[in-house]
Amino acid sequence: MNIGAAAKASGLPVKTVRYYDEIDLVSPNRNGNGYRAYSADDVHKLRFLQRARRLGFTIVECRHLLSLYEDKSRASAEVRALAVTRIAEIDARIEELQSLRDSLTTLVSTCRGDDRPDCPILDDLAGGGACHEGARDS
Amino acid sequence: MNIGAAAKASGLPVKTVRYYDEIDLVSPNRNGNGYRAYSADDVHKLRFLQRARRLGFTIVECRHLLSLYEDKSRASAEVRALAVTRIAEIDARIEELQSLRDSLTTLVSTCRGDDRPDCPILDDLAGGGACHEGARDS
DNA sequence: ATAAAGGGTCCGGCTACTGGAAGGTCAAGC
DNA sequence: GCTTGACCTTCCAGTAGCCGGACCCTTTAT
Repeated sequence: MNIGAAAKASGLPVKTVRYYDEIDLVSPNRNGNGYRAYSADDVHKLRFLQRARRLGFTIVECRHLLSLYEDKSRASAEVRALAVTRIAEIDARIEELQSLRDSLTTLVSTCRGDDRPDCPILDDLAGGGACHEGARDS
Repeated sequence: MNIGAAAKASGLPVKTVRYYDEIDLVSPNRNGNGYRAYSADDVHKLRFLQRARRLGFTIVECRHLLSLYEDKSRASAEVRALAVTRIAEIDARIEELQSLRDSLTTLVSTCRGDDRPDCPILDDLAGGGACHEGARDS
């Protein structure tokens, strides 16, 4: 199976599949002409990677998951731990974004948004609003 | 004011301040010895950037905000529009993360997470779980 | 005089790819 | 046999926003 077909079967772009070979994530054999020859197992791994990436796992985590997947005797606890960690990271990121959103929303609500030049958003960015910190050097 | 002091006053790392010079975001004059000489206005801009970046504006947006800030006659509507766009982006990102979180949570809840090898998380990644999509090529 | 602290440039690396150029290979059609 | 076009190869550069480090110079304090 050439790279084009493998890409199609796994739902990944050709460039990405080639990249995964380059970083030794899925490295197929080569044909006589130098073409990558993807086995059914390779394609299976690519599909695995596509799903894991879509779930937000990093490449490093994917590598880990893949090795866990290959290791038929590993404990499911290890995989679960990885997933739980991911969830915690996602939660943290969501909270961070919520906080950003709140700040921006507050700013926007104070800005008339008309054609006049005074804008509380810029004022806040410039001065930091309530907290006016020092730096009184000239 | 040398770069170190400017960095401290703006709350940015020295490397970042130098980078902002490199990309012509805040480019101070130079002293006779080649050192960057930050004016009060430069530092003001750096602080502006620090806040805007913390709010998640990209460098391109920051450049835009900065030029709006410098332009005393611009309409506040333009700034407001930028902020509103940012909020929409944040909302989209939050939703995306929520959906990821949901998927992972579902997977984790089905996994015992003990020392036995069978793991629904990996099974799902491998096979796609409920939705078994085609790719019936051998 | 010397040593530490702080400046300067330049290069490489990080994530996870993506786009493009230059060239080899293969199957089909004429 | 020859051409065309799709497909494959490698390599290089770029994306965002810096960070770390090498190597060298200047300033300041002792």
